[in-house]
Amino acid sequence: MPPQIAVITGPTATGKTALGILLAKALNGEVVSADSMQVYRHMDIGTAKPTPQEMDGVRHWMLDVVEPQESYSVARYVEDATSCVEDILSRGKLPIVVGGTGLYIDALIRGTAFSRRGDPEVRQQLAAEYDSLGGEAMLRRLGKVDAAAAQRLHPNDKKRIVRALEIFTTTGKTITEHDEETQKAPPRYRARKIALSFREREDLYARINLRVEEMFRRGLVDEVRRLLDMGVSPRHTAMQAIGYKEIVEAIRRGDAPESAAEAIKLSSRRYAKRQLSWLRSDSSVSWILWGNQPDFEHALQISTKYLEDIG
RNA sequence: GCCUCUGUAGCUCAGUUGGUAGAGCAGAGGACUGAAAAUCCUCGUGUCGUUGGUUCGAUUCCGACCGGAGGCA
Repeated sequence: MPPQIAVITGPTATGKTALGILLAKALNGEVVSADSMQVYRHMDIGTAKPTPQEMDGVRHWMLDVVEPQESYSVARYVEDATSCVEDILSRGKLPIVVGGTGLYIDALIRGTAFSRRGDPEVRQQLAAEYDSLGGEAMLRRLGKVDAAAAQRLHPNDKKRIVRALEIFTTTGKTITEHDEETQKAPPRYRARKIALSFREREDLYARINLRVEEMFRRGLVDEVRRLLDMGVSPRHTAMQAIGYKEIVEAIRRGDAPESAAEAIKLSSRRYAKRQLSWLRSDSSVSWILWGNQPDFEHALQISTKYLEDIG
């Protein structure tokens, strides 16, 4: 029987962090973050990383694991987070995975073997060919070896077409075969997933808007300036982060950094929408839906019960 | 008070030489297996300000009225 872990997820700004900490205290657990941007150091305000005070003595893992100039990815996350989970389990505590990056969470649970190393040069080469030959041609090429993948990919989906071809040229295996293999393997953990959101979309968006304002008050602009001074630039993965890229763009245009606020709210709303779309298709999640405001006491009660039930 | 312009999708606006209309943005839904806060796909009916008139037929032409902008006083 695979070991039991808890997962707290949901779209941005719904209170995952707070609930995770409350649960950790109630259930003798430790938090493993599952957030693709909180892994970067020096990016605290814009990623809504929990402060030491907020952590309230609960041990947190997978925060600040790399410099923002480094590039991180799911593959590394699975490796790194797995050892955290194993460590927590070995000490008889409950790992509580908390975060909004759905792919990271699922890959961690499943233990997706991303180990077959891609080759950056091959990838670059393929990307260049995509640009000159076009999506249709590349899709036809993919179709010769992997009809299923070519079937489900759209010609404009450069990223995935290139990756599928990269996998094939470097390993000789198609991406479809790879996917099937990982799907066949039993999950490494029995995960109880709890997702937080608001009953009404408007309330979620209002919450997001408020939080963006709050980030500016706490000094988001200075945080971005410090990153730029460190030499972090838009070519780094960390600079894909919402809240950062918009401010950098405003500065580049010569506008006031604060003018990026509306663009940040917009990006965040869309991000939340994509997160919802990801989670809704996952039948294994149990939802806790807030009214106008989060009610942590109530959420703690039902989620503790839910998690203990399984035991 | 008079003159000119203007009132079309949540917003900004196109358009119909009279046969009930379409873009961008916003918004919604979906996908997702080494960039995932990334990337990709799909979705546009609204009393065409109100009300009379002309007409087989008006959002389109004419009048009045109401709202907005500007000009002259």
